[in-house]
Amino acid sequence: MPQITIGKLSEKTGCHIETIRYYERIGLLRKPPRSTGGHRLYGDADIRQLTFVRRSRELGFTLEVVRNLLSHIDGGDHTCAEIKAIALDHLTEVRRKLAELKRLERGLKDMIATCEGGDATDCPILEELYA
Amino acid sequence: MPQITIGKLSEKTGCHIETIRYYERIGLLRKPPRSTGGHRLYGDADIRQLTFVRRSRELGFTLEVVRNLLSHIDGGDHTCAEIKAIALDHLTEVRRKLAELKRLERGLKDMIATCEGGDATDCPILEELYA
DNA sequence: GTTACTACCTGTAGCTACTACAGGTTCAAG
DNA sequence: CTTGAACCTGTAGTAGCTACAGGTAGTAAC
Repeated sequence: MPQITIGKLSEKTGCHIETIRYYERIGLLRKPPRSTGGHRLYGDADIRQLTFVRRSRELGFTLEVVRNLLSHIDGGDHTCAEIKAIALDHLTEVRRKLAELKRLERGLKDMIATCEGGDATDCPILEELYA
Repeated sequence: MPQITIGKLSEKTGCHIETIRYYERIGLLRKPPRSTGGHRLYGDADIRQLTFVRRSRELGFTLEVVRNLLSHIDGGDHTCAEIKAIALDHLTEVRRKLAELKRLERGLKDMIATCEGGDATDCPILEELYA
């Protein structure tokens, strides 16, 4: 069973070393065994778990939700339906943010359209921000 | 010249009292004069300035950019073109975030589509997160 | 004048998810 | 045996607030 150091784990998962230690501190990764000198030593299960965390983060899941997912998995008592529900909740949240951001984009675009640029000091953009 | 307390300013601008004090602390609002007892007293110019900050925040400008806008205005040396450029930069940033969020939404949607729910414990969503 | 109540005050700590040090130790190669 | 990279711990910083704790000011009624 091959053991790798934190640097290799970082390479393999694309996760910064500091982030790995952070995840350990907050309990998302187990405390790994150490070399005699105190260096962390990881195995395949750790690579797998960290990959899970990272992929989840890339999809925008919060660490709280990742923790929740992991505890479902660890418990072994999860069903597909439960996992799917968590993912759907998150999708809803992402769509809410999307809508908010689109609203914001429109607002900005409209505001900018009122301004022709140039050297004037009374700018319609500023007017609108003061309103 | 009417003077209002922080509570009234909060009502008029929709900004929490704590946030107003926070803005003062970081220098986005001037330190207002005080009553004999030490309560903050605001005038029309303060309402105007805080409204500006709040509207800018609603449009997603960072406090750093708001600070920048305010210093342009204070300096009196701003042109329409400069202000517009700042707004356009921000619009670009908003669009970048939109694209990112859309990418994320698609990823989630596709992942969720692979799962039929049900009572199984080997969930394709989890499989994908481990990959 | 006193009581009661709200509004205000300061200062500090907490939130998310990391990131960036400083100042030291261990490991591997030559 | 020495060098240099990789690792260690612990703490503080980032954005933009928010939430206390523990106290004071203002005001209205009695």
